[in-house]
Amino acid sequence: MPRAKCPKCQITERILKSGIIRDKQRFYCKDCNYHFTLLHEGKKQKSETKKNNRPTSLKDIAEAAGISISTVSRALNNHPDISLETRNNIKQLATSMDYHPNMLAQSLVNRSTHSLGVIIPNLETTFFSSMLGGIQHVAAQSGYRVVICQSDENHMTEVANLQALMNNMIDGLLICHTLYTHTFDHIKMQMNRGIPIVQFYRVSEALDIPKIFSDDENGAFQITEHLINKGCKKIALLLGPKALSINKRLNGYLKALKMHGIRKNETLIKHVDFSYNAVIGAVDDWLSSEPEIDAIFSISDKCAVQIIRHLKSKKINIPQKISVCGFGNEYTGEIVEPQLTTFDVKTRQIGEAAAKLLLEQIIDKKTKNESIMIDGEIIIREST
Amino acid sequence: MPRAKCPKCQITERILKSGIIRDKQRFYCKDCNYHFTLLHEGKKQKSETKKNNRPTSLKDIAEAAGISISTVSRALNNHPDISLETRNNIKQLATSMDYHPNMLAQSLVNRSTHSLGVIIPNLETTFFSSMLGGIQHVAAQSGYRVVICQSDENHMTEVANLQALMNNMIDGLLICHTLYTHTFDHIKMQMNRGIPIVQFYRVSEALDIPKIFSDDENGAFQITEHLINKGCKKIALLLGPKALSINKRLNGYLKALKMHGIRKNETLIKHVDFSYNAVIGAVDDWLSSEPEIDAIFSISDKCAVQIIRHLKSKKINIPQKISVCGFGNEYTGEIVEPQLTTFDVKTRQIGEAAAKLLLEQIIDKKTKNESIMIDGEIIIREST
DNA sequence: AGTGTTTGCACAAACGTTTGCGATAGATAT
DNA sequence: ATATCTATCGCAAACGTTTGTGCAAACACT
Repeated sequence: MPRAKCPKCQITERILKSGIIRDKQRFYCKDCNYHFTLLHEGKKQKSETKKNNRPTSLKDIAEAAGISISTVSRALNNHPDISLETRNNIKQLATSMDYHPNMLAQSLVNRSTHSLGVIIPNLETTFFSSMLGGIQHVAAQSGYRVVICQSDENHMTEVANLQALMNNMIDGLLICHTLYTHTFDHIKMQMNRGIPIVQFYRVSEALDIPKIFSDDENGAFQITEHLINKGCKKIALLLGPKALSINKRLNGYLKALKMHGIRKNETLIKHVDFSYNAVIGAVDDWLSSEPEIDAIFSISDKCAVQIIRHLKSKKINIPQKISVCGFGNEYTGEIVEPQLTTFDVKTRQIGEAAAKLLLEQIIDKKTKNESIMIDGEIIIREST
Repeated sequence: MPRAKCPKCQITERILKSGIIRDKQRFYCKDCNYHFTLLHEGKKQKSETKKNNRPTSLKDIAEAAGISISTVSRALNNHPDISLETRNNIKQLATSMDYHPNMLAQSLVNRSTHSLGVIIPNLETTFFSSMLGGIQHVAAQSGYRVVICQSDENHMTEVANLQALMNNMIDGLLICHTLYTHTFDHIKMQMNRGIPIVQFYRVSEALDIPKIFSDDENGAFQITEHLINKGCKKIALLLGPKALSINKRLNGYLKALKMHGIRKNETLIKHVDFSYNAVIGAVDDWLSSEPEIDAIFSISDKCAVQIIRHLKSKKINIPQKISVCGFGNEYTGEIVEPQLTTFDVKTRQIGEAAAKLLLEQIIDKKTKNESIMIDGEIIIREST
C-alpha cells in the first residue's frame, strides 16, 4: 500500500503504483488522473535550490540586466549591432557575475569543438611523446586544444578510443596505430563522418587518407649500408611484430644486402615483441647459433640499448666484435656507452607535419589526400 | 545602388542597405517590409543541402520510423518503457542509418563530459609522462577520457589551458604546476565552479584543495645522508628555479647536514633553470671555486646525467673523486655509466593516486580535502 | 513634413540530447 | 462487466549557446 502523496490534489488515498522508471517508483493518482514519480518517498524540491548552484548563464545575465539573451550574447561577442554603452555594461556585469561561456553549448551550435584528437600507442617513451610535443605545438598556434588517448599498443583500446573521440568530441583526428593493428575497418567506418583523419608514423596504405610517415626503408637501407661499409658481413636484424607499416625497414635492409652482394640469411632475421625477455632471447639465440655474427640492427632504439647492455655484460666488445644499431634516435642512445648509432626519424617534425595537415583540412573544409614523407638522418656514433 | 533581390517578393527595386552584420551586407525591402542578409550578392541556398550531409540524429531516426524522438532515445538507452520489439527495430534502424550519439548534446543535458583534464608542464620527459600513464590508466578503468594540455613550463600557458578546460570541457582537473608558478589566483578563481581540482607532484600549500605529492624532504634527506655515510663532506646541491614546492628538498638536505654536524656552505647551493648551459656552468663554477667538492646532488635526474657526462669528459672519476646523485629515477639514470644513484619518486603511483582522488570527488560529488603523500625509495647505484 | 537610412535591441528557431509527466489501449483482477 | 493496472508511447521542457530576422525609434536629408 503506497504512502505517496499526489503533488496535485495532495491526497494520499487512491494512489496506485504504476511501474518503475529509472529506479524511481512511479505512481498514479486515481483521483486527479495524474501520474508522478518519487524516489523512495522522501525529499523532493529541487527547481529553486538546484538552480542556485549552477554556473551563471547568458540567461542569468539577461534577467539581471533586464534585456534579452541574444543581446547579451552579441554584446559579449562584440557584435556591432549592440551599442558600445550596453556592451560595456553587459561585459562588466558578466565578469561581476563570474560568467564563463559553456563551451559545450557553443560547440553544439557551432558544430566545432576546436580540439584535435590524438590516439597514440604509448605516452611513456620519448619516441612517441616527442611527436605529441610537435602536435601540441602546432595545434596551440592555431588555437586548438589536444585530446590525447593512449591505446597502449592494444588494438581494442584503439578502437574504443576512436569511437569515443569521433562522437563530436573533436574536429579532427590524428592516429598512430598499434603494433597489432592489421585491420582498419574501424577507421573506414569513421571516414565519411565529416571529421578528417590523418595517420602519422605508423600508417597503412590500405586507407585512403592523408598520412605522415618517415622513410623507413631508406633509413634501414642507410643503416645497413653503413654497417656493410664498416666491414660487417653477418648483420642480424631484429624486427618488431609483423605489422605491415614497419616492415619497410626489412625491405631497406634487404636492398642494402643485395646491392652489396650479401646473401640473405633467414636465421639472421627475427620478429619479436618489444619485451625485454624476447629481445635478449633473440640475441642469445644468435650468439649461439651464428657465432660469426658481427652486427645487430634493432628496429628500436630501446631494444638496441638493452642489447648493448646485454652484450657488455657478456664482455663482448662493441663495436670491435659486434656493431649495434638502433632506429629512432631516442635520448637514451646518446647516454649509453658506447653511444648508439641510429637513425633519427625526426619524430617532432612528424608530429608537427601531421597536425598541420590535419588543421589545413579542418580549416579549409576539404578532404585532402596528401601523403608526406619526412626525411630522417643517420646518426653515426660509437657503437659501429 | 544595391542589386540584391528580396527573397520574399523577388523584386530587386526598392531594396535598401541596412547596416552590416558579421561581414554580411544587410538589406531591407521597402516593398514587403522585410529584412534579409546576403554575402556579397551571390550564391545562397543551404537549408536542404546542408541538412543532407549532417550526421543522422535521433530526429532523423524518429522520422524514418514514424515515431517520436523520445521513444527513439529511450529505445537506444534500453528504457524498460519501450517494448522489446520496438527497441530492437529502432536499434537496427539506428545502425543501418549509421547513427552515433552526439556527445556534446549528451554532455550538455547531463552536465558531465566524462573526461578529466590534465595540465602538465611537459610531455616529453618520462618523469611526467609516466604520471600521465598512471592517470590515464585509472581514468580508463572508470570510463573516463583524459584531456591533456602541456603548459611547457610556462605560467601563462598554464593559465590559458586552465581557463579553456574549465569551461565545461571536463568533469575534473588534475594539475601539476609550472616551475615558475608562484601565484595561484588563477586556481582560486576556478575553485567554486563545481569542478573538482587536484594538484599533483608540484603542489602548493597556499591552496585549500586535495594534493598528491612525494615526500621530497625525506627523499633529499635520504640522499644526502647516504652521501654523508659514504664519507662525503662537501656536498654541492643543484636546485631548480626557486619554486616553493620544490624547495622542500633543500630542507631535507639541510636537515641531513645538521644532523651529521656538517656546516652549511652557501656557495655549495645553487639555483639554476634546467638548461644544459646553466647546469654545466654551475658545475664548472664549483670545480674551480671549491676544489675539494666531493659530491653533487642534483634535484633532477636529467641534470645529474648531464653532470656525469660532463665530469667524465673532464676525466674526473665518479664516484672516487666526486659522487653524483639525482632525483626522480628516470630511465636514463639506469643507462648512464656509472649508473646513477637517485630517489625513486614513484611517478606512476602519483598519477594513479591523483586520478583516484579526483574520480572519488567527481563520483561522490563532494569536495574532499585530502592530501596524500606517496613514499619514494632511494635507489643506490654506481655513482656513489 | 516627408522620405530614406541607421541604430539598437528582442523574438524565436535552431544544435541534439534526456526526461518528467500525460495519455491510451489492452490486460488483469474482482 | 467493472475496476484497476500495466505496458508503451508521445509531448514538451529543459541544457546554454548562436544567429536570422523583425521592428520601433532615432536620425538625416530634402
